[in-house]
Amino acid sequence: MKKKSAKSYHHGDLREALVTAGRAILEKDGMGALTLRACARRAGVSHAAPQHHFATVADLLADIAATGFEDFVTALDKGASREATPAAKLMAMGRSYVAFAQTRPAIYQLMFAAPAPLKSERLQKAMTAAWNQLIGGVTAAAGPENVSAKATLVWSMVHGFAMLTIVRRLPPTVDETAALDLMSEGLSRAIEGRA
Amino acid sequence: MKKKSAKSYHHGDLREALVTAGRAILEKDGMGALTLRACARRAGVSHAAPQHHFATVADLLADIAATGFEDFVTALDKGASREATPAAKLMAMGRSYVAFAQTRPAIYQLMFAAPAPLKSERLQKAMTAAWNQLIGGVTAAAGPENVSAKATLVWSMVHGFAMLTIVRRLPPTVDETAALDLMSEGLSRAIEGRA
DNA sequence: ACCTGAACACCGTTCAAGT
DNA sequence: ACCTGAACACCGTTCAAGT
Repeated sequence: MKKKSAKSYHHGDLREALVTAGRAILEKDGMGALTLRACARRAGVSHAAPQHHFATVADLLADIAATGFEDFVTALDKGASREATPAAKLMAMGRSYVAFAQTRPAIYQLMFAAPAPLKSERLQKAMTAAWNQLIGGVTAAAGPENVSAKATLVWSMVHGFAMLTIVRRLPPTVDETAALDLMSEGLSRAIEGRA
Repeated sequence: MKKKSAKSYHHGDLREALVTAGRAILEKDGMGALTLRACARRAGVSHAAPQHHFATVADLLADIAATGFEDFVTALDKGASREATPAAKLMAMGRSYVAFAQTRPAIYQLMFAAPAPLKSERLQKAMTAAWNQLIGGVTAAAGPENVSAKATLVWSMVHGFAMLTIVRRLPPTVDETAALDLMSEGLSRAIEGRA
C-alpha cells in the first residue's frame, strides 16, 4: 500500500492518498459507502487525520469529484479525436459523455451532486477545463455566435439524459439506444442556425 | 399540530404526518436536514415510531419525493393551460418545469437524487403521471411517431438545464436567461420532423 | 396495532496529547 | 507539522417493553 516511509508516524502524502482511497471506495461500493472515516481507514490512518488536509468532508469530496472531471475531459477528448468533422466530433463527445456517466455512475453523480459552492481549486480548474472543451466543440460545429448559450443547451441535453438513465427516472419501456440516437442528431440540430 | 386524538398514545395518521413533516423540513432547511429522526421529532413521536409505517428511510424519502412529483404535474398542467397551440404548450411546460426546479430545488433534487429502484407505489404512480403528461405534450406538438424517444429528449434537455443551474455547474459567465430562451425554441426544433 | 426507551454500530468534528 | 485517541452530538435500525 504505502510506498515510502511505510513505518513512519507521518504518512507523507496523505492528502492524495485520501483522494485515491475515496475513488476506490466509490468505484467499489458506491456513494453510500463514501465517508470520511472510510477513506481514512482505507488510507491506514485514524479518522481524525484527514482534518489536517481537508477542513471538512465536503472539501475531500470536492477533490475526488475533481479527479472525476479530469478523467472526464480525457474521455471526451479521446472520443472526439476519433472523428474528422466538427459535427461528428460533437456527436462523439456526446456519446463519450453518456458512456462515461453510465460506466462510472457513482463518481459521475458525485461530480454533479453537491449543491454547495464547492470552493475547491482543483475542482474549479477541472470544471473549467471541461467547459472549455465543450465550448471548443460547439464553436467548431456551430460558429462563435452565442456559444455559451449553445454550449449550455448541449450540456443540458447530454447531462439530463445521462442522469435520467443513471437514476432510472425514465419508464422501463423507453428504448434508451433509440433515444440516444435521436439526441445525437438533436445535438447538432439544436445549435444550428435557424431552419 | 395534531388535529384529532391530540393526547392519545397513538397518532392516528402518522404515516402522512411524517411525509408532511419531511416536506416542511426540506422546504425550510434543505436536503441535509432531512433525516428520519428529524421527521419523527417534527411529527411529535419517538424516532422509532416511523418504523411501523416505513420499513426504511428510503421508503419515507420515496413518498416525500412522490408528493413532489404530484405538485410537479400540477405546475406543468397550469403552465401548459395558459397557452393555445401545442408548440406553445410544450414550451410553457418546459419553462414551468425549470421554474419549479429553481423555486423548490430541495424537493426537486430529492425527486431525482436516489439511484435506488424506489419501489414506493405512490412514487411510481406520480412518476407515471408526469411521464404521461409529457408524452401528451410531445404527441400534440410533434405527432405520435417515435414519441418515447422524443419525450426522453425533451425531458433530458429540461432536466439537465434545471439540474445544472441548481447545482451551479455552469460557469457564472453564462446568461441563464438567454440559455433558457435558446432551449425553449430548441425544444420544438429537436423533435420536429427533419429539416 | 402502534408507540417508547434503551441499545448498537455508524457518522463528522473537535481537541488535548503524543511524535 | 502531522497524527492519535477519546469525546461529543448526531444518524438509521433493532427490539423488548409498554398501551
